[in-house]
Amino acid sequence: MQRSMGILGTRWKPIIIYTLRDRKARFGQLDALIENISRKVLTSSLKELEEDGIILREVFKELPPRVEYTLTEKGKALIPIMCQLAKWNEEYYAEEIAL
Amino acid sequence: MQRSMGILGTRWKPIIIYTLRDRKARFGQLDALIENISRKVLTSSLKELEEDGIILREVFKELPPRVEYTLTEKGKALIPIMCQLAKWNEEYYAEEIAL
DNA sequence: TAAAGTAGTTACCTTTGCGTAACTATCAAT
DNA sequence: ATTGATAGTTACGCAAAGGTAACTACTTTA
Repeated sequence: MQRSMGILGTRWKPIIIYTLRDRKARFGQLDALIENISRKVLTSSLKELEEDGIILREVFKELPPRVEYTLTEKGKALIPIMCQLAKWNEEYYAEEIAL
Repeated sequence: MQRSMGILGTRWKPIIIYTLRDRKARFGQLDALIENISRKVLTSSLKELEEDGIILREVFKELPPRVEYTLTEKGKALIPIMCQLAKWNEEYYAEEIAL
């Protein structure tokens, strides 16, 4: 568990993984899809997630350049977990505003 | 998802929740069960988790004083998620050391 | 030659997370 | 009066996480 949290225990990384659950995405797309994230944090988070074998970074030598990010198998294995987390939040947030 | 991560997106909070998955525990027990955590972080994490409605803090007016921490319903709903996370880690860590 | 698009990087700064060590409070038992 | 047990708190500081704004590099198109 401590190892998991060493990899995922930040505010943004799980959100990045969740965003990639059903699509590949380019840097600019991630920047647009994830509200409030800064390009700097996005850059460093993507780099670390790649180092940890969770996402794959593919560079296409085109013009203008294109870089696509996708989940690896290890990363895809996290999708159900992230979805449950999103569901958990919806459930209990709905409960709170109902009070 | 951003709200979830605002609550859980740290290195230690998920570990605390995971530790409480099958037992109530006292402050000193948590301190002993969770390796490497400092009392200070434990204190502040417990306080924040209580504010977010994930754990319950019960004070027993005994001598010496006793304080027990348990998961609320909202917190218990996270147990399967935490267990999956632990499982995810074991799976892929086993894979890595096999290489 | 200048704009426009993609994918970042860099510098600088603030906030948060986390650690260590020492200290507090309460009461009982010795 | 000192020790022991529980459950913290406080002071101090470092490092990591995160934010903003400006800048780079490359090449096509106008």
